[in-house]
Amino acid sequence: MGINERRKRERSERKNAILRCARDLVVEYGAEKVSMMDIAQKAELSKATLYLYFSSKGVLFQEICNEATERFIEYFNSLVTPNLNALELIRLFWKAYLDLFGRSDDMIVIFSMKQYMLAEFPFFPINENPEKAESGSSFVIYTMIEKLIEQGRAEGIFESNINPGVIARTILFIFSYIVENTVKMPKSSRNVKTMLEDLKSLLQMMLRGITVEGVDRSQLLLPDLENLKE
Amino acid sequence: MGINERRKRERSERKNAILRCARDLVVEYGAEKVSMMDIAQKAELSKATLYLYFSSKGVLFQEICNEATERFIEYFNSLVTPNLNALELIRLFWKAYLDLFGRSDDMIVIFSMKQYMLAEFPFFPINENPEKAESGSSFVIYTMIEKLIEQGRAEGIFESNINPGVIARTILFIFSYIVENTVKMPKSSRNVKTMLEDLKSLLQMMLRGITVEGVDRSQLLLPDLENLKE
Amino acid sequence: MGINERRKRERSERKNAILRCARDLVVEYGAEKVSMMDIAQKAELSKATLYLYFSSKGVLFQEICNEATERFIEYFNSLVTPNLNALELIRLFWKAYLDLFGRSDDMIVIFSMKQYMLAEFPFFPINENPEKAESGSSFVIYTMIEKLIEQGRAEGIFESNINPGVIARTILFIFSYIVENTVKMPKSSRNVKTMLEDLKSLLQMMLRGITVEGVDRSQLLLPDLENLKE
Amino acid sequence: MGINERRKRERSERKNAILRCARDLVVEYGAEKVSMMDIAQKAELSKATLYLYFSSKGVLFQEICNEATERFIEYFNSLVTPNLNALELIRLFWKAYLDLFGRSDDMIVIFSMKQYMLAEFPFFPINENPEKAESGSSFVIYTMIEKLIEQGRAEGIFESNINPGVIARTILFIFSYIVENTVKMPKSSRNVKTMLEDLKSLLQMMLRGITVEGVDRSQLLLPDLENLKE
DNA sequence: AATGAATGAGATTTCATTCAT
DNA sequence: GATGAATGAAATCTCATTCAT
Repeated sequence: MGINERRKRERSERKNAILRCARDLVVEYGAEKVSMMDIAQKAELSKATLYLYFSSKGVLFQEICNEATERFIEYFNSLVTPNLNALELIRLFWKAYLDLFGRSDDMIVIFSMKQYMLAEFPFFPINENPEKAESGSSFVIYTMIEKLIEQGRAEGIFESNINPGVIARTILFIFSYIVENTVKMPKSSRNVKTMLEDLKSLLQMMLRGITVEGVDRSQLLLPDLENLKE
Repeated sequence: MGINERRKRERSERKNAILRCARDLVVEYGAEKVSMMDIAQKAELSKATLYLYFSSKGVLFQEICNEATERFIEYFNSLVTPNLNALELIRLFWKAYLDLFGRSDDMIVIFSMKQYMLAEFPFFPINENPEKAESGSSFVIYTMIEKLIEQGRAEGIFESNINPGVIARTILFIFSYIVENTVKMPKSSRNVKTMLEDLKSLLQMMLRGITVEGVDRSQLLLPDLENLKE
Repeated sequence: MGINERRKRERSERKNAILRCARDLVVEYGAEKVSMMDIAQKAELSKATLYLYFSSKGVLFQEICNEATERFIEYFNSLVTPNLNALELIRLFWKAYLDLFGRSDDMIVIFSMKQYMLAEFPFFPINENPEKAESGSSFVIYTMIEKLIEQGRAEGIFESNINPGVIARTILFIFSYIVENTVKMPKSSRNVKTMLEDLKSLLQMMLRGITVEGVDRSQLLLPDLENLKE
Repeated sequence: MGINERRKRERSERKNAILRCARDLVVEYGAEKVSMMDIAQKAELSKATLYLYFSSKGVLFQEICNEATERFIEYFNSLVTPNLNALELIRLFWKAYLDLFGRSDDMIVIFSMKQYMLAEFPFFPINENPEKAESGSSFVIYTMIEKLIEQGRAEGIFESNINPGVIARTILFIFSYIVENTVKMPKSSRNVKTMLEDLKSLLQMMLRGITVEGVDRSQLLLPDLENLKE
């Protein structure tokens, strides 16, 4: 049994090592440019070995997404305390993002891969086609955002006629595209800080767009980006 | 002379036929899944023949984009009259979109291909990398939107601290993503109308988000979608 | 009948025009890089038209060779007077070469194409396989040189144990290779004069090599290259 | 460790098997007619497999050349002893050639491929364009011959006004052309022995042509061809 | 007579995936 | 469990040649 435990642990460790290598490559070159061979080389394994841990390239990439997503969700949940209102939660959401991904290129991964994966696993449902989307934990983020917006609407701070699903999608859109455009650039000329400033100002605009008139707009400001590595 | 005319016309027609086939395939399967062979088969031509009309796959795809983009720009310009203010122009923009692409899958094309092309011709510049983007007429749309936002800012209807470039990008983001997600679905289960409703409500939200307080929000509403084919 | 004459003449003129274009291209880019399309474009004709005059690319190239070769043979024969001995004839041969090809890139053609053609029409026979070689007038040059050497052997100036065929081949070898190597260079950096100096010194060496001992070596010198364009 | 050794050996063997197949095809059909597909078929492998061993067709062909060339150089060097004069070395050169290539079609390879490769890797420099030529070991042979001629000139046996580079080129010319012409024939009607006799007599003639008067011509004779397979 | 259009056959190369050891 | 080797299927592109008008 001790042996079995160790085996399991070792297997899991190696799997993570592979995921890490793959993710680094995706961050550097963009999802569609990364081949199984590239990953194998970086992981110092054979291509065949990759297939012992992931039944296909699609699954491997899927797991990269999931890993990052789960890490985010876990961290965000750890920050949440009871009885926070929607705006407070949204500020926490942004803070979690900055804390976790903002300081590194990691932030790129989830969204960079989405496009690649989308064919088989759409990020979230459009037009009531929700079945497929639920595979993959990225759907969880979608749902989480949707819930936040719903809560705000219930609290009367967001307009009553908005569609939380649509808003959630848009927010993910924005994240995705900023990231994707960043990935297109050579790693050297990327500027994480600018990217984050863009993100922030767009999120703030979204918030203003769905907030009822009369709310003090200063409440809709998101935390600053201080202390981020350049 | 009559002969030359006819030849020219026929050639142009065949070229368009190819473009149409290619576009249909892109609409149905997404740009990255479509090969020259697929296009040739659909057009009932040999692969070699395609190269008589387009010097490479990239050029063919470029032309698909440009054609749709140019059609849109032309039509939009035909609607514009002097002395319109920013909000009026934006409503016209939306109307042009509906009139032209809203009634068919055509709307999908421009943005569906963007991702494929992006590597070589980024849709628009992020982080001061503007040189490359200007190739391709898709850049024109970006500039057009940017100008609209600028005008609105100058007219005092949009907040003074917004960055028109960022807003323009976001609007294109939104268009793109909705389209891309639609392309991922099997053609049968797509619902153009829902997609357009999404687009509309997002654009309205954007507008509210960048509009100064005090403006009557009813001014920010976009035209309805009546009369669209399902 | 007058009409028929004119037709024939016109046809012949056009044929020559095509040949001239093809030859120019071969001179500039080397035989294997020139396609039927290139020739058609240069001749301002359609590819299809080329096939009205030449049944295949091979035949067209063949005729380029023949044309240049025949021109040379004709000119050489016009210089010859009765009762010349072998060495005098060889000096005339060299002079004819200089006069005709030495002043222009034309010299490149015959041999540049040989390699390309060789597959189907070997330049000259090696190992008693003479049938094929006789097609194409390039064989005539081979025979001509062979005869010169034979004559010299009969006159007692060349060693009796040499094989005139082998010598003739070698001389053609040398011409060919110098030319081929020249064609590999970009046209700008070619130096016809150097090439000719090489040719000359190699021919002189060949002559010395097959001449019996005791003959005054100054007799074996070839005419100078004065007056050649750089 | 034994396993690794075996693997390496096997890999090397397979690589050689591919090279052998490719070389056989080149010998039989000429370099420009041989495609990767042909090689794959002959080697009973898939095209893709070839790319596991050679990163491109060019590299594969390069290696064929280099292998044969290196084998020759090595063997020649093994025959050389100190203090040989130029004529003795030249005789050794010829002997090495006979021993190594004379008995098989191998002799054909080096020169047959030259033409194919020439565009990218000219065999040797003409007109001061030496940079490119030095890539590839075939250049080594050129240099080797040049040195031999230089040495002979220094020893006073060759005329002082010859250009060793030009002579070296010519010798390679001769080798090449004889071989190339042989390749053009159907394998059945080739006659290696005749080809070698041609080569020999041409080399002897070259030697006589550059040797100063007064040297005993019997010294310039090359070893006989006895014991060669037909 | 001339040609625009079309094409079949083939070239090189890539890559996710399988399999024997 | 790990892997080197192998591959099928597909991608883009080229070119000599034919054919209908």
